[in-house]
Order: sequence, then structure tokens, then C-alpha cells
Amino acid sequence: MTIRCRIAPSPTGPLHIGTARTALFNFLFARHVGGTFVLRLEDTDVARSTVEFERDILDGLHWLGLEWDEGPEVAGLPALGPYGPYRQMQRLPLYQEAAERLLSEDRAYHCYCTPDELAADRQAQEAAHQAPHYVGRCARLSPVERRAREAEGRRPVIRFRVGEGKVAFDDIVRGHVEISTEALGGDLIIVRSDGTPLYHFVVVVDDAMMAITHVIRGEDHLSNTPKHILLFRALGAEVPDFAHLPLILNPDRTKMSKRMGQTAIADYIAQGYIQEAMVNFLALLGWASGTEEELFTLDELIARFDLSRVHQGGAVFDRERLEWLDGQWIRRLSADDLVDRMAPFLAADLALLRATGAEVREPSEGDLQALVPLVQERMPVLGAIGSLVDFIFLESVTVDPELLVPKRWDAPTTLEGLTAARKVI
RNA sequence: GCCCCCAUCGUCUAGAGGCCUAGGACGCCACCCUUUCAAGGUGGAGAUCACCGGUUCGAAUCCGGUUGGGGGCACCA
Repeated sequence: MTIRCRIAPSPTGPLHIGTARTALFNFLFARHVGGTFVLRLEDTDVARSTVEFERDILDGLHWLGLEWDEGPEVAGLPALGPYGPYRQMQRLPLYQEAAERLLSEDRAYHCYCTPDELAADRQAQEAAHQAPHYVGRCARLSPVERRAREAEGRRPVIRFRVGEGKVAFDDIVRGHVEISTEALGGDLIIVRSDGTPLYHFVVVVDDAMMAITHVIRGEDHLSNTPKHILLFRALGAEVPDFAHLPLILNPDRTKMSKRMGQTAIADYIAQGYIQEAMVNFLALLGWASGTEEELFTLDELIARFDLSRVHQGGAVFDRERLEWLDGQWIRRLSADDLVDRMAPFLAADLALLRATGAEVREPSEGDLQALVPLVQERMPVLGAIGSLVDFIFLESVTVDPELLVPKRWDAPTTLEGLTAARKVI
């Protein structure tokens, strides 16, 4: 049986650092074992999904070099793989059919509770210091009761019966995990009243239908895994193996959030972090080779990656380390490559200066080549190029005199030196 | 509140019972190199391995508890 894993981003926001890391680990695992890496777009949250976010996510994955073997059609290119469609909104009939099946086998039922009723339940539970859960008001409705609610105009959701007992599984990175169904929050909604399916349901239907063998995802899904296992079983599908990755953390050790810093890959690309460094950095968040090497190309990572070496504790996103890695990889670029990559950053910076009214000379190809030895060893990120060399392209420059005085020199000595230098030049 | 997970320098981490006087890297400090800034080199500070108890001749490593932290509990994903 071939190993199949997937990344299933939701286009409700730009490509997040955490999603990128999860994608990377899935990719590395698949490539290491010669398996298949699938991309699936989870766009069932129609209200929040946009094509712009979808574009951003796909671009980001491409930029990272994480090519998928199967995935949806994009920008005129056809879908890849025999398990399509790979966009969930195009799979609606499949979910509907699966839901019908669960309904007909009484593994699921229609629930007519209103949002108000549910909110009241929750409030009461909170007051009683209980975990929020569905009370099961509609779990055993008679046909007559159902008809009465239909007559009121209520549109039902579909709930899955979680049943009783414990659900246990052996997580590849966490080991044995056991959770009681009582902790699952009651029977869960799998289809909204408008007929669209919910995450926990579609993720299982798709993983089952796409023959996913290994689900590698963030630790935030660990407590949800029993729901998924129950659903796999109810659907008569084989339960895949799970590997829950440690979370990427803010400096205060909470789950990485926009509030505490940049979380979008696109932001890092815009600042001039290079792909090699980002891949290397992300790989080292929760994984280590076990040797003292720490500079790895994507191919080297593929060769060494091993899920059993993934950490259990969360990892703080350390920008300084990212920056150091970026400098390391910039220094390893060939001159031509560096020219290609830094040119847009320099152009953008010069355009900015021009917009302020400064007279700016256009850099020639020769200029750029000549810049390489000047900047390659002192750029932490490509975006720093402007601040390093923009004066070269300016017709007039004003410099803070303070900056001209070297350490342990004074102003008169400096003036003397500069005057002498000018004479020579 | 309930459930689950986690715990080695500030940070990323090595560590699979004796190789540990706990190693490497980032960051920090000093010096060298350099008439700038970096890069590079050398060295330094920095961890009673969260705590308590147990198992063992021997525990950072195994077990139990405590504490602390995090995550999950939606008609979000």
C-alpha cells in the first residue's frame, strides 16, 4: 500500500507559518518514504473563503518548493490525481451521500434545536461548571415530533452520534492517547441547516475517499481526533495513522497568533527572506536531525526526515534565528542567483526614493553584478539591499556626520582623513 | 469548568539508564581580523535537566504524584 498524506488548508486567510510547517512535514514524510503528497482545499466556510487567499496559499507552497502530487486545478492548469475533485465545495454530493448513509443507519439524526436553545444550554452548563455539550434533545425524536418542528419552519442540522466508551489511538509522535466520548461535547453537527457540511465531517469523508494513510497535522487537533476516528469507523473506512506536530508558539508560549507578530508566509517573502532559509528554519521547529548539522537543503531534509524524531513540546518562533539562517543561505547563493533575487528589492526601494522626489539612477545589469561582493556578506534579508547601497544610485547624498567618525577617532582626524581621501580620488 | 497534551541554557535543540563536570546553534559579552559595516575566527557568561518521591549499584533519561504551561471543547477550520 502506498503511503499517502496531505495538506488541507482553508482559504480563509493567507498561508500561515503553521500551515506551511505542517505542509513541509507532510511533504518531507511523503518524499522520504516515496509516498504521495496531496493538496486539498477546504473551502466549506463559504463566508470566509476567498480566491485571493487561495492564490496566496498556492503561491506560498510553490515558493517553498512543496510540489504536490495530487491537487485541484489552478490557474488554468488541470487537476492532478485520480481522487478529485480536490476542492471541497466541488465534493458536496459526496458529503451529502455520506450523511444520508449515516442517517439511514441511525448513526446520525436531524436536530431542530435553535441557536437560542443551544446558547441557553451552554449557559446553564457553564453555571453548573460542566463542559459545554449537546444535551441530546433531538436524539430520539418521533416522526410526529419531527413533523411538528418542520411545520414550525425549522431547518434541521445533522448530528453524528458519538456513542459511549473510550476512543484510543497510537499517535506517531504522542504515543498512546485515550479519550472518553463523554469529553467530546455530545453529538456533533456534521451538516449545517443550510445543507453545507462541517469540517470534522468533510475532513474524514475526504481522507477516507482519498485513501489518506497518514494524517500529519498540528497538535491543536489532538483532542478532535477521537471524533474523526468515530466518523471513520461509522463510514466503514480504515482509520489512518495520526501524527500530531507540536505547535509553533509566540514568545509568551501561546499558540502563534497574528497579534504577537507576523504569521503570513507572504510577509516574510515580502521582506526578502529566501526560500532556502524559510524551509530550513521551519524544518527545525519541532524536528532535529540528531547530529550537530543544522543547515539543510530541501533535498537533504527529505533524505533525513523522520517522524519519530519530531518533538512533543511546542517551539517558539525565533525571528533572530530565522534571520541568521537567511544570512547563511544568502551567502551560499551564486552571484547570478543573488542578482536575480535582490534586483526587485532594490528596484522597489529606489522607486520609493524616486517617489519622494529624489533623483535616482537606474541600476544596470553591470551595477547589480558589481554590488554582489559588496552586499552578499552583510545582508540578513534581501529587503536590506536598499539601506545598504541606495546611495550609489542617488545623485545627491546627505549623511549624518556622526556616522562618518570611526570608532576611537574624533571629528578633526576624520575630516583630515576624508580630505586626504578626496584628493586621491 | 471539563478533557487531552507537554516540560533540558532567554530561544531552537542533542540526549533511548553509566559515554553528562549536560553537547551544539541563535542571541548576548570580550578579543582577533578589518582604517567602515558586516562576515569569519577564538574565548566567555548562560541549564541545581520544573519540583517531590520511587525503581536501580547508578536517573536528564524509567514509574508515580505535584506545580507550571499549552491546546481542545462552535451551524470556524
